[in-house]
Amino acid sequence: MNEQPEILAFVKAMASAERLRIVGVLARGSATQSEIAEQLHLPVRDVFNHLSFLAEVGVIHDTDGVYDLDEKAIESFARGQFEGKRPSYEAHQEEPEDVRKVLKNFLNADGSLKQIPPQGNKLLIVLNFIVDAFAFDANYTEKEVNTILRRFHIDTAALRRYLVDNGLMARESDGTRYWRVKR
Amino acid sequence: MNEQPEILAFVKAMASAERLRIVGVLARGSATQSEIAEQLHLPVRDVFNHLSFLAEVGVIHDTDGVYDLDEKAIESFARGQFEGKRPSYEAHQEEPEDVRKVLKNFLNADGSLKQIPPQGNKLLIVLNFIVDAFAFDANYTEKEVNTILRRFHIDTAALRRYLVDNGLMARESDGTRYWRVKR
DNA sequence: AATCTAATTCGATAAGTATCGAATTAGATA
DNA sequence: TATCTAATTCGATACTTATCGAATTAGATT
Repeated sequence: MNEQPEILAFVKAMASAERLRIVGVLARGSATQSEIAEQLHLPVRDVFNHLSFLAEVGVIHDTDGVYDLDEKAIESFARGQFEGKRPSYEAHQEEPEDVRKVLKNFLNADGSLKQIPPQGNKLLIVLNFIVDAFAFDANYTEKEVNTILRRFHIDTAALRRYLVDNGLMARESDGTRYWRVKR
Repeated sequence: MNEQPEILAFVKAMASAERLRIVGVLARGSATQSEIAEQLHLPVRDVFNHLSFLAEVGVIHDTDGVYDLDEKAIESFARGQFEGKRPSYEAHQEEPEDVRKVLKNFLNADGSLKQIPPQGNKLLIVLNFIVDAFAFDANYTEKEVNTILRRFHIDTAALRRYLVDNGLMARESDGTRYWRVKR
C-alpha cells in the first residue's frame, strides 16, 4: 500500500542494540539463527524475533535458514537517503486543532502522501498542506504543476483536480496555465 | 565516558517519523526551531525536544539558534558503518543466568566494551567473553594479543593483565608468548 | 520596570516495545 | 509412531518513549 516510508522502518529496525549486534555479525558473513544466538549469547527465541523483524523490513534476507544482509538495501539506504530534495512546504497562518493529527496520519516521514484522503475535511487539510508548495505570485504549466505534485503522490492528476475543485488553485479556461488562489 | 556506541544513539535518534521529518527539512538547508515548527505543523515545544535530542547525538548542530545537519557525522555513519570488521567471538558452552545482563550492560552494539568492569564477577564474565576471541591451540605474540584486544577496548594492557591474572590466558615466563588456557 | 512573545522545562498519561517463561509446532531420527 | 531437538508463537509484565497541557524562564520591546 505504501510507497516510500521504508527509511523509517529501516532505521527503526536498527534502533536496538541487540539487532544492531545481529547486523554486525551478519556483516561478517552469513549465519544461521542458532549461530547468531550462540555468538551473541542471546536466547534463540529473541534472535528469531529480531531476525523476523529485520527480514520484514528488508535489512536481511533468509535463504533456507541462512541469513545474510541485503547489501543492496543497506547501501541504498546509506547512500542517497540523506541528501534530500524533499518537498518544500511553507507555513500556514492558522494552526488548527486536528490538522496535525490528519497530517501525521497521511504523511510519510519525507512529507509525501501515504494515500490521498478520498474526501471531506481530511482531503482539505491535506490539500492545504500541499498547496503551500506553490507560490502565490507565479503561474505554472501543467507539467510544472505535476512535477511539484509528484513530490507528494504519483497520482498527480487526481491531486491537480482536487486542488482546482476545492478552489485552492485555478487554471486558464484553455487549461494551459495554473496558479495558486489567494484566500 | 563512552567511546563508540554512537551508531546506536544515532540510529535511535532517527527512529522517529517526526525527527526524520525534521532531518528532512534540514537536509534542504539550515533552519531555526520556529521555522521547522511552522513548516512541519508541529508544536515548538516538541520541535525543541527533538532538536535537543538530535543535537545531543550529533546529527545536527546548533549555531545561535540556527540548526543544520552535521554532514560529517551523517556521512561517516552512512558510509563505513556497515562494512563490518567486527570482533569475532565464539560461543560459550554454559549459558548462565545473568551473563547476558552483564554483557548487555558492558558491551556496545558492535561488541566492544563500554568500560572494563573494575573487578569481581562482572569482570570475570566480560573476560570470559573476550577470551573467546582467542583460539585454544594457538599462541600469540604480545602484539597479536593487543591487536585482538583492541577490538574490545583501547586499554589493551589492562585487559591483557586481567586475562592472565584470572587464569584465562597464560604467558611464557619471559613474556614473549601468550596462549589461551583450557578450562 | 512592565509587557509580550519565544524558548524551555515539568510532569502526568498514553502508547509502544522489550523481555522472558512457557506452550506449541515442525523436522529429523530412530 | 515415538522421541528428541530446533523453531516458532503466546502472553503477561516491565521498561521506554511519546504526547501534550501547563508552568516557568529568557529575551526583546516599549
